[in-house]
This record gives sequence, structure tokens and C-alpha cells, in this order.
Amino acid sequence: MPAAGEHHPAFEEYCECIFELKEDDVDVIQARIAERLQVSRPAVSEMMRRLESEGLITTDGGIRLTRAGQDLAERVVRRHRLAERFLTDVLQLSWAEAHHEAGRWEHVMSESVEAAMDRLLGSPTTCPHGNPIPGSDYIEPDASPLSSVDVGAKFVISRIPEELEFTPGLLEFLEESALVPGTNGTVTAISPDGTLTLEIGGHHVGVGAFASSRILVSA
Amino acid sequence: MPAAGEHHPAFEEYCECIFELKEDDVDVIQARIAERLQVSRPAVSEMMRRLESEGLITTDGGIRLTRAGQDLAERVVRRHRLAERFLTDVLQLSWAEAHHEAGRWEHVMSESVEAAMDRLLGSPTTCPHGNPIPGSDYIEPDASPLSSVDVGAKFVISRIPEELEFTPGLLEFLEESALVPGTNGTVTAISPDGTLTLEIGGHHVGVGAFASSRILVSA
DNA sequence: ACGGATTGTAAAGGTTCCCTAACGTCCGGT
DNA sequence: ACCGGACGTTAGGGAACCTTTACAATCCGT
Repeated sequence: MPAAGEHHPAFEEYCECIFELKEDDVDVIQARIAERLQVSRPAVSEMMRRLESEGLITTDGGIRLTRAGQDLAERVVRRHRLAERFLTDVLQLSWAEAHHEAGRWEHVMSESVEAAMDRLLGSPTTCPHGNPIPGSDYIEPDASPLSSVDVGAKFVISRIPEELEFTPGLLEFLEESALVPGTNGTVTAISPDGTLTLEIGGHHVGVGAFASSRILVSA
Repeated sequence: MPAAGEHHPAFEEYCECIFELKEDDVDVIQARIAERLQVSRPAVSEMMRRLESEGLITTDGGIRLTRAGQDLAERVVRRHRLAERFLTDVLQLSWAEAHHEAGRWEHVMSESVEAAMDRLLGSPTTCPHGNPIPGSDYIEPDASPLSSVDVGAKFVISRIPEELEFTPGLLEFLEESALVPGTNGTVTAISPDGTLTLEIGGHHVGVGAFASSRILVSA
């Protein structure tokens, strides 16, 4: 079915997953991949063998994308994040809807659509959650975890990593709470368990310890 | 993999095919489906059994879509044609590219994207080739085959049926020759084998007998 | 140092969707 | 009346991708 040069959705999905695990600074091991893709560990084991024999990854001393695997992953991630931008900015979908939709579009968009969408959107550098779009001229800002901000300090939301998209409902909550890249707020309290209370756009929101340690902010 | 209520791409593909065969006034038989979908006859035979057991078609006295099958087909065709409009009008893709792309998008677009795209495009009633978009308020114009126009008579292109998308390169040719819905022209000659010569936008184009018998025009 | 959790793998199997080869049926023209 | 073609189906098989069950290896806290 896939034409010459194209790649199976499954290959794309696995390479993308490996790419994002690395991006999120999570150990790139089969067990993590199985969790993110919601498949059994044997399925991942088998697929790793296939990906290796296809030259998309190497497995000596940890799973790593080859040049070809990295290219494929970046293409998929780029399309995913461009699609998310399009779906939120132009079609006005919510974060959550856009994310799910983009998860399908990424395997289906052609190169010309990718280019046309990039043009239409004015070559954006990040997805709606602030994650960089591969191939764009994104400049990594000075950012630190929200959890490292002191009580009373101001901050600007910089980036909500892919990782948090796996907690059901969290994205919706963050979007509704105006916790979106570019917004600024203040930390008003820190609970001993790491939960932060923030003041953003006039209202107060509690953010759990895990999410706080992952969300990146700048001063 | 498909969530509850969703349908497998294969089911969608077959129902869409049946829908379009009917629309093109072609006998809805397995052999035609096999041709259009480029699969073997046994593959179609097997799938017909599956579609019937899923309640999407009936086969007593010819293949016919059930209510559910018709709904599914219309949804898919609607998404295909909306996508084509979007891809040509907004992203400036060529007919051919848009058609191929839409063939993948149709299985991937969610209901909210369908709605948002419809809004963005101003509820179009036809695809770029003039085929009606199911669910729109398309009004069938008085149209007759291009082949029935007399020499010297003027006409306006109304519709290029799906059928012609299966002749490789024909769509590209028609688009480049300005043979697009809404354009008007004149028949300047008819060859005995049915080939027409048209004058459109200042230049002359020959159109074969088969294409002429399928392309619809109004006066 | 040990026992429980985490991780990877092997074995066997299932579904979906497709293929080729081969057969039987039916229909229209000579 | 017969024969070639078109059509549908049976039989057998295969690739992709997933599952559950079970078993080794490895890591880690007390």
C-alpha cells in the first residue's frame, strides 16, 4: 500500500515516540514506548527488531534513531505540530481535539501540504503548547521548570511538553485555565507535596507536582 | 484501533466506491469495484460478505448500500470533497494533488474538522470538479453531456465526474486546459470517432469521446 | 544479600486485508 | 448449439500488527 519512499504509519508512530521520549528527557526503553503507544511489551519488542532491520534505529547500547529514523521522526513531528497550529489557529479547535486530530494527520499529510500549511501559518516555530517545530528556526529560550519558581515570583509560560498529553483531561484543564504559552502569572503558594497555586489572568489555579516539574517557564 | 462508532478505512473505501459508481451511473457489481479500488476480485468478494454482515450493504438483487452504508458513504464523500475544496482553494494545490491527498484525509477528518472546514469555506456545494458535496444544498443544474453539444454551440462546464479521475493524467490535462467548472467555451469540431475540439479561453483543446460523454455542461 | 518489581523475549495465536490459482456459471454472438 | 469472456467464488497463503501467557534477566531497597 505505501508507495515507494513512503513509510508505514506504524514505523512513523514508533519513530515519533522515540523522538518525543528523548525530547522529554525520558529513558528511551521499550517499556516507555509500550506505555506511550498503549501496546503490549512484546509488540514493541517485535517492532524494535523490524525498525532495526529497516535501518531506522540502532539498539546497541540503548535505542537510538539512525539518521534515517531521525529524519522520519522529525518529518512526522513537524507535520503533527504544524497541523496542531492549523487546527487551533485557523479551524478553532481546542487543544485536545487538535492533538488527537493531528495524531492522524501527521501520517497523511504530503510534502506539498506541509509546505502550503507552513506558508499559510507564516512559518510558526512552535505548536500551540510551545513545543518546537522541527525544521523551523526555533530559538530555545532560557526556560526552567515551573516548579523551580519561588513564591511571589512572576513567570511566563513557555512550553508544555508532550509528556503531559498523556494525562487524560490535563490539556483541556490547562487550556481552560489560560495556562498557555505566552501567558504570564505569579506563584502564590507552594504546598509541601509540590502542588503550586498560581494566579493567572485574575483567577487562581492549582497545578500538581508532576505537571509543575515538567511545564517550562521563563522570567 | 478504531474507536467505538468509527469505521475501518477499508469499509469506508468500499462504501465510497459503491456510492460513486452509482453516482456515475455505472453498474454496481464486484468487477467494477475491483477495478476502481485496484484490488483482486476475490478481495472484493470477501469484503462484500463482510460489509453485508456489518449491515452496510445488501446483496439480494444487486449490491446496494443500506441506510447505514449510505450514511457512511455520504460522510466520506462529503469529507473528500470538502477537503478537495480546501486543498485547492486555500492551500493552492493542483486538482491531482488535492484528489490524492483528499483520498487519505477523508478517512481521518473528525466531525469537528468537517464542520470547521465547511464554515471556513462558506459551505460550498461542490468539489473543484463540480461534483456535489453531500449534505450541502446543492441544486442540480440542467446539464447534458458535452458530447451532445452541436458544433458551433456555446456551453458552460458544469461537472467532471469522479469516473474520469481514474484515467491517469486526465485531471491534470483538464485543469491545465482551463476545462474547469464555470468556464465557458465553444465546440469547434466533432471528429467521426467522437473526439471534440473545443475553444476555451482563447485556445483549442481536443477531448476524447469517452471523456466528452461524461463531462456535463449547461447552455 | 535477597525478594520483589521492572524489563525484555519467546511461543502461539488472532484479525484484517490482500494475493494467486483454479473452478463453475452465465450470457451473447456466430 | 457452442464457445469465449466476463463474473463470482473457493481454497490456500501471506504480511502487518497486535494479543496473552510464560519465562529469564536485571535492578534496587531494606
